[in-house]
Amino acid sequence: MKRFSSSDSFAALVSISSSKEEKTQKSTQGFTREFQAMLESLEEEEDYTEDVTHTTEKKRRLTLDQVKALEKNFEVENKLEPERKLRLAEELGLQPRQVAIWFQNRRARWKTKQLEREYVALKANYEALKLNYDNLERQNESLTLQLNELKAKLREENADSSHSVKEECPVSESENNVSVQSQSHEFSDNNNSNPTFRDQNNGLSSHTLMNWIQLSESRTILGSGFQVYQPHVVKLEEQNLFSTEESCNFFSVDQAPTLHWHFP
DNA sequence: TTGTGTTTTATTGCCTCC
DNA sequence: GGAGGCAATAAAACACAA
Repeated sequence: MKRFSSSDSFAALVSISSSKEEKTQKSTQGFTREFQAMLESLEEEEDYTEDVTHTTEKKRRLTLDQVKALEKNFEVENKLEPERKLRLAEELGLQPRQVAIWFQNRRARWKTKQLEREYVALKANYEALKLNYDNLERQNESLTLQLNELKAKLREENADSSHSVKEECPVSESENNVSVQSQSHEFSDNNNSNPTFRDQNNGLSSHTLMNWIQLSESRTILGSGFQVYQPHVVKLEEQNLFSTEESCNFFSVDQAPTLHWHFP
């Protein structure tokens, strides 16, 4: 437990009065005469009350110069080794304990500020991530909707075609698969130059579409929607778009996520 | 002028380190 | 066990609106 001895109290009182004198001396520099007169009259009043009460032990604020010097020292090193404490105390006309207390309180203030700064940074990060998440969620909903529509359309087409095939030209299961694969291959090779395909899959054959959906149904698709249907591109995305490194960077706390990939 | 909120200086009690 | 740091708190000083 740290307690003050009577000599400490006395020393504190001495420091109070000395700092007051210092204040009187220093505060007269650079002020107007009126302001100086006001300060002097104020101090005279204080002296009077102190004389009357004798034992008045008022808390004194440090002078601007003292605070400036302490701040400067704090910037250099926020911890105070004994030698520096003594030197500073001597230079500023304060008790070493006062210097120590000032540093202690200053560290506490700095810590509070630091916490505030960290909170602001974290909040900004959170807001950015939330925005990102909301966008992805909306996109996901829209894609799911489109997928369901396409599935329904396919089911209809399949029902029609199987009905007519049964009636006109029955084909074996293996032959059917070969047909799908060849069409898929053709689709995969030619879709870049196929304007119909680029145009939201209007006019695609039901087998081709079904094949693509089977390939990609279980995948999470990120990007700007169903503008281009490319199974090999989907595979590339799996391999490259979400490499470990990038997925880590995407959710990195150090760097706020951007949406440039999201809104090309 | 006064009530009230904020800032600054100082104290207390506990903890850690040497 | 003493010195020093920290968190919590008290209290004086200060700022400011009403």
